[in-house]
Amino acid sequence: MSTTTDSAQNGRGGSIPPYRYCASLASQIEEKWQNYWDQNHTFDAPNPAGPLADIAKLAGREKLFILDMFAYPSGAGLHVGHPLGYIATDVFGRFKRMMGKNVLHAMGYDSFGLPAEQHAIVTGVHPRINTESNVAVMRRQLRRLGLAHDQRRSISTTDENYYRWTQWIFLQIFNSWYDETQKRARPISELENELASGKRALPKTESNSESKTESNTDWKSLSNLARRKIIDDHRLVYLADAPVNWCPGLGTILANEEVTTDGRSDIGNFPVFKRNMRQWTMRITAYADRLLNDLDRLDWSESIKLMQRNWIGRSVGAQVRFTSSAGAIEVFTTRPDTLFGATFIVLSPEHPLVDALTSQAQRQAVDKYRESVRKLNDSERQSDQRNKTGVAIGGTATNPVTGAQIPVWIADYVLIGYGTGAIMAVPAGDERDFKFARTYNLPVVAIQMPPDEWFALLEIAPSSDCTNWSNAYVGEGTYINSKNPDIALDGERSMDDAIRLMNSWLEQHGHGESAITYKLRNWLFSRQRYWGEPFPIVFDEDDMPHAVPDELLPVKLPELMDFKPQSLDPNDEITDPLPPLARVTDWLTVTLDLGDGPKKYRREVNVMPQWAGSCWYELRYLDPTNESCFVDPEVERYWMGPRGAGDTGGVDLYVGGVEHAVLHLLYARFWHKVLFDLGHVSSEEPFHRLFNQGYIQAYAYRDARGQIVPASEVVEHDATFTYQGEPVTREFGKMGKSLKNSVTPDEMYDEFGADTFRLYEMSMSPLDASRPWNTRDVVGMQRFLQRVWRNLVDEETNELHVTNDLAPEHLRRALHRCIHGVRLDMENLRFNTAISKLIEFNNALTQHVNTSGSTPHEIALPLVQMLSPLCPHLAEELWQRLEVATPLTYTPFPVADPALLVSETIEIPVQVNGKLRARLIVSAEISDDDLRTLALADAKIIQALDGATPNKIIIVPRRLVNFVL
RNA sequence: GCCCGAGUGGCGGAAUGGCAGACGCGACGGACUCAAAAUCCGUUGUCUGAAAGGGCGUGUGGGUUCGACUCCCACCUCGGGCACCA
Repeated sequence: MSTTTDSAQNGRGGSIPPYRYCASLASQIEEKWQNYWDQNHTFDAPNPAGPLADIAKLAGREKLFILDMFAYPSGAGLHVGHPLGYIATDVFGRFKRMMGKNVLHAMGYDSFGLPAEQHAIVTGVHPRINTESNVAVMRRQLRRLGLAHDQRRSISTTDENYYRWTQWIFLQIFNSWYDETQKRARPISELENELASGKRALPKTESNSESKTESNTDWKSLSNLARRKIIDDHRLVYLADAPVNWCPGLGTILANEEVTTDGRSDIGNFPVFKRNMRQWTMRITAYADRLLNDLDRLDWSESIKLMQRNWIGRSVGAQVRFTSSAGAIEVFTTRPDTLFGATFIVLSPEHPLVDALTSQAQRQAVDKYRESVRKLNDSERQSDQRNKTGVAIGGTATNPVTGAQIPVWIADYVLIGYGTGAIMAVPAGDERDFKFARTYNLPVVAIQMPPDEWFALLEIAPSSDCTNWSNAYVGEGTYINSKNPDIALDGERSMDDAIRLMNSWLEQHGHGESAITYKLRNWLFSRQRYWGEPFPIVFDEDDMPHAVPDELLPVKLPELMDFKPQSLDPNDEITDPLPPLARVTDWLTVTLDLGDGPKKYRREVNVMPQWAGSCWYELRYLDPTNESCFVDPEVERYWMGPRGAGDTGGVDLYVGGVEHAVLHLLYARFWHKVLFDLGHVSSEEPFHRLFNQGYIQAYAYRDARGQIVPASEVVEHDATFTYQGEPVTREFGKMGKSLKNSVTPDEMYDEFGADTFRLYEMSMSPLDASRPWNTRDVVGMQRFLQRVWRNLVDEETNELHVTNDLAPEHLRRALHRCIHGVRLDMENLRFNTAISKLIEFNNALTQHVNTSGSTPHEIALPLVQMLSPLCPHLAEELWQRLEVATPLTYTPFPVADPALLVSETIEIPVQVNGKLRARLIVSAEISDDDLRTLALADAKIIQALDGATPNKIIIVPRRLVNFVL
């Protein structure tokens, strides 16, 4: 690639000093040190046990595990936005090595999954070939960046040695159940023992409820198949017939988290339909409370915690039973205190009791309504612009507190997937119910008297008769119309109190009980695709699933020439999915001996979702070559174990984008907790500290027709922009192919070198802020490094001009102020301000070099050390030239001399009425009295006071004086 | 609609109760050069003034304080998340 920098050098060789720090010299230096680091295994981190153990090297050092979010090896390679977080963790890791820490930092590749597979389909190249070459491209780009990774620990999720353990963890989950009393996962064999011994009563499940005498049924009398069904119903991963998100455009089902709010696929933006299918499902809801509560123990930003809390969506309330001719209708409500105001019931149109409760007269209307609802997709149905619709089904139910017969309706605003799929409608206390009641003229009974201000605001006369109300009243209020012979809520009482009273009444009378509901659904875990981990599951002649024995893992993904999913119309919601693996006839069946002699089994043909591999990769970094277990327990305890009582343990710093707030971060926490419960890891959480980096955005340009033009060819002149001479308009967006505004790291390496590129990315803004990329600005960091180079190396002769002369006092003080500030900034990930302090100091040094012709050794050494986390190649090169024996990577970071941080004189601002009027240079030890005297004697202050006597004099010792008139 | 986060020069940003605009880009002026590039030196919030100086200034309006970019209240704008969740 030809660049302006290069051509300038080539064309006018004589005018540029031969040893100036330019892109080509930077590249030479960078490649030299990258090779050196590789050959010397500079960044290998020793383990306390297992294959990577090196106990001597651990000696005395505290551990630090830093982690970047996995990258998808996409075909386009990296653009400059991708490495932002990687550079930040690298700078932090290098800094911490110099602070004496044993730092583990590695990078792997999330090479299974939909993005890689979609890309393979587009290019027509087999995903294995495709992902392998993509990984190779990424490895090269990242290596050129000079990241201090332990190369031995790099893994890909598609490695057989890796997904063997992904399958093994799946089987751990398969072979577990959640014990609600102990609040943890336990091996399924323990459940079997407890059921067999009678220690645990048989659950009331559908599989054994047909025998009405359930209390008399015991384990021994059940058939093998019936036992198996009970057991399978308890597994943490199980097969279930459930409404799933079917995406014909991708030929697969998707998890709730992979579907956007407008009912389309996160990947590919295809329509998604709800339909029932039998699918592998992970019981993540069993962990809802722990996933929620343990957020409080994590060092994450509040906004991410909030997003997880909202996603889990815990609601506290009561489950209430309304009797009806078709049996009890279970209802979930957060406001049991409003039960007296429940004037009708609304079922979801899909509710199982609808048929039984529909009267002959309403049959036709009900069928018609259900049909119209079925045709709507989720986004249409959930649009709150629509008026509430519904239809009475003819049946009634009994309100347990009033004894009244209330009508039952169906309406699409009640969702089958939340709570019980049925609500008690309290129109006086709920806005949605109110609108529905008004639309269909259903009775509205007040159960709380709203305050007068409420009526005033709505401009209606205060009245407990709801006829004139224009809204529901939601909030605290005096209870009215809320008593029967057994229970009375009427009068002044708090909502909490009323809920408590009602809940205990419901429990006493068998009408219900307090209950908790979650928005979080169980995790749909199978994908009807090719490029994923095969399930280590086979089915017997009864269609019962069995685990493939551990010693037969991995179940390898068969090679397949035609890896494409069944091609379907994106709007075809009818056809059943046929996974590609179902076409591999010789792989489909297998003869195994699972304990009762060799038998033929049928393999599971779905594959795992993209998220499986990233649910535990941080654990494999710890012990990547271990053949006997997924991670040695001692190794896990060393790197991730809790640091004290109450600590969750986990990765010390995890840096990545906010887009994984609910997907990856929730799934990975769930798997980690299962592994913790089963005793495989000592940490309760995978990621103790999470830091969300910002994004790099970029300008994009459109011509007069509205077409995007290549941003790299747009010319700026006096704030106007032209492309091939034609004016274009500028906009702002994500860097990428569609906006033709990508800039690649390779361009930066060629034009400036990796060190300049690293420095620019770190200097742009604080790490958590999104920032616009501007190639034009990069030169500032190159100039900085050129000045550093020139301060130490003669550009004409390549000789070091560092001497043993003592540094002048002011320069030494500036150095120590810089050290002090940079240490603090690095510690707090404030690399942008650390860089500005280094530039400031180097500018001071430049002044000194300009007059004296050389840099004092006592300045050169710490300057190079401070630079080394940020621009390690340049620092290594200068360090070598300074002939220091200790390796730079492990040389302690400079420490500021406190004596040099306090100066003998200080500048004090003097204000009159809070406005700055003068500055005084005074002794640092000045007393308040002397300060006041000096300030009052200052000519500018005398002028500003204009003869007036201050009413008050504020003196902040050694900081400021303020005269108040 | 609800919940978060953010608004500072031409641009990216710094300052978290005490000198607003550090540092970088750009722009302008100068040195070097036949010239240009690169590099180096200087100026650069805005209005006013010949200058010294002065007025104004951190989205808007109010408040607390001797003193507010910083804390409190209300509003506006932008970005993000959730969205009939019972």
